[in-house]
Amino acid sequence: MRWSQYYLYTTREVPKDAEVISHQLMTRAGMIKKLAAGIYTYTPFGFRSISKMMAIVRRELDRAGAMELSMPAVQPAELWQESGRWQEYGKELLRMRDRHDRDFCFGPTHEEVITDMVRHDVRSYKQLPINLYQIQVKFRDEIRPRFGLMRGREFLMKDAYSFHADGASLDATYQDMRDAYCRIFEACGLDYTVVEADSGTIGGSSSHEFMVLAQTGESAIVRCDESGYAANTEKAEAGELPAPPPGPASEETPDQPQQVATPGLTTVEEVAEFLGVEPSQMLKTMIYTSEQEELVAVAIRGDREINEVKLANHLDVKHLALASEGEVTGATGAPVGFAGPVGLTKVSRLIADHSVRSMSRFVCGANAADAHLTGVEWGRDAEPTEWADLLLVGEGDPCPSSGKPMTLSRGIEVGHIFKLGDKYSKSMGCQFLNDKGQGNPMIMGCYGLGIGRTVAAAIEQGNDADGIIWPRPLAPFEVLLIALNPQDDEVRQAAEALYGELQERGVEVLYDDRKERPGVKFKDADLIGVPVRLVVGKRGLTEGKIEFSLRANPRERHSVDVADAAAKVGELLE
RNA sequence: CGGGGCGUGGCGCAGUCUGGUAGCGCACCUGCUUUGGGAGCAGGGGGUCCCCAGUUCGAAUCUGGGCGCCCCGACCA
Repeated sequence: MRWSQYYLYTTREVPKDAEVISHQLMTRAGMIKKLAAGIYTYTPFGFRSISKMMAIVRRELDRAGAMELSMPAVQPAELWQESGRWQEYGKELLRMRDRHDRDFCFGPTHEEVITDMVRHDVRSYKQLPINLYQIQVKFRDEIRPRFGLMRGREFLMKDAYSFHADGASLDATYQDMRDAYCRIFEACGLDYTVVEADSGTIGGSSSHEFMVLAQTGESAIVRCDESGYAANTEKAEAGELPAPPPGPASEETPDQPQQVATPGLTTVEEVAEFLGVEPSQMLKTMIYTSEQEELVAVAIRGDREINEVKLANHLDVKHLALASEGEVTGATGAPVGFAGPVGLTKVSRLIADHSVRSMSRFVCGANAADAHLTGVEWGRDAEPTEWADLLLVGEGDPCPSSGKPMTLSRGIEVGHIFKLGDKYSKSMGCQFLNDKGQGNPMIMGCYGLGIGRTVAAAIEQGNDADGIIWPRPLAPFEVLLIALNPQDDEVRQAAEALYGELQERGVEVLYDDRKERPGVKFKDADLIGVPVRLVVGKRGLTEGKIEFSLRANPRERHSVDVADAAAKVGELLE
C-alpha cells in the first residue's frame, strides 16, 4: 500500500475529549473517527487491526468447534418479552418502532434470537451439543460512553452460544471456550488474567472474565499469588477478617448498651473520632430499597463497604438503591446517619455481613436523632434476620483459599464467559427430547469477547511517548517502508524495488512514498507503530545500505545491504 | 437523572463581561528555498459564529427556548 494514495491521516494534536491513551493514539493515528457519543467509524487503517483481531478470533473458535453465523442486529420485542428482559434490561436497551408501530430493539446481545432459532431446529439430544458464534455490531445505550472504543455504545462483539443436553456437556464446552479465549489473548500478545465474575443481567451460575491488566481499566480485581485465586471485586470473597478489639466498656451499665449524644455526627469517621474508637469497632447500618418496594437494613463493619452486587444477588432483585431520606426517617425514626440494628422494627429484614459477626461492644446508630449506642452486643441487644457475605473486598484482605493478603488491581474486561443453565431455554421453551423421549430445556452457555475493546487494550499495554507499539498480530501492517527523499531518483528507485520485492514475498507493507520531510515521516512512523521500519535514504544508499529497526526498540538501528533487505525482513517476520 | 463546562473555517482555540463589517495556531492550495526527527519565506482559499425566536439602527456578543457535546457525580448512614 502506498501511503500517498492511502486513507490514513494523522494529527499532531490530541483531541480534547480523549482521556485514555488508547483513545488518544487511535484518534491521532487516524484509526477511528467519532460520529456521535460512543459511536465510531473505523477507517481503512483502523479496520485492518480490527480485521486481524476478528481473524484470530475466528481461527481459534473454529478450532474449538464453534460454527459462525450472523444474526439480525434489529430484533422484535416479542422475543425479549418472552425472556422477560424487555422489562428487566432498562434504558441500556435501545428500543424503536417500525412504521406499523411494532416494537423492536437494537440488539445489545443475542440470547433471545439464538434460542429462538435453536428451539425451532433442534429436537433431539442426538443433535447436541451445538456451539454457534457471530461477530456483530451491538448497541448498548450506556449512561456515559467514554474512553473511545473501550466503552462505546455501538461496538463490535464476538458472541457465542452453546446448547447442551446436560451440565457435563456444558462444562466441557465451557472449558474448551476458556482455552480458546486464552489462546486468542495470548495470540494478541496481551498480559491478561482470568477472574471469577458476577454473571449480572445475563443470568446464570458460573462465570469468568478475561481481564487485560491496565491501570486505566474500569474493573477492579483482586488476586492471590499464593493460591492463584482471582476475582472481580463485584464477586470476590475474602477469608475471615481478623476480629476488631471489643469497644470500650461502660462502667455504670456493663450489661446493656449506653446511648451517647453525637449531635450532627453522621459519618462513621466523625463518630469514631468523637468517641475515640476505631471505625472497625463501629457498625454501619444502611437502608436499601429495591423494585420489591420493601426496605431492608444492611449491617457492615464501619471501616468497610457494602458490595451492592452481592446484596442485589442475595435479595434476588435487579435494581437496588439507597433509601431516600424520608424512607430512612420512616424506618428508623431518625435522620440519615443514625440508623442501627437495636430496636429496628420497621424494616422487613436486617441482613448482617460476616464482618460484623465477631464484633463485641460495638458502636452503632441509636435510631434517634443525634445519638449513637456504645457497648452493643449481638444476641443480647439485637439479632440480624440473616447473615450474608456482602463485603466489598479490598487490598490486603485475606484470600478465601490461602488466607494470604490479596492484591487489588485494575483490568479491562475483554472477554466474559457464562454458564447460563436453563434461564433462556426454560422461559422460551427451547427443549429437546432425551433418550427416553422426555422433553427437557437445553442447558446453555454464552461467551462474549469485545473486538474493538481488545484492540484498544492492546494499545493501552503497548505504547510510549511517541505512539503505538503494536503487538505484531494486531498491527495494521507488518512493515513500514519509508522513502526518505522520494524526489531523489536513486532513493525512489531503490525504495520502489524493495516495495515490489516485499509484496512479492507476501509481506504486509505500507510504503511511505509521500512528499513529506523526513521529520514528519519519522514522527508518523512512531505514531502508527508498525512493528518493522525500513528506511531508504540518500545517506545510507551511497554505501548501498538500508536501515531497519523495530518499533518496540527504536534506538537500535541496523544497516543491511540493499540486496539483502527483503530477505532480512522475511527473517525478522519469521 | 443531578452538578459543572463547552458549541466560532477540517482540528485546537481567542473574541462574548463592556453589541459596531470575525481573528490566531495547526492543517489545506500555489511558488521559491529547505530535506535523517512534526522546516522557512511569500501569496491564497475556506466560517449559516449550534438552531429558533426576541431586544436593538446594528447581535458571535444581550434575553428566552431548544439541540448537541464534554467532565464530575449518581454510593458508604
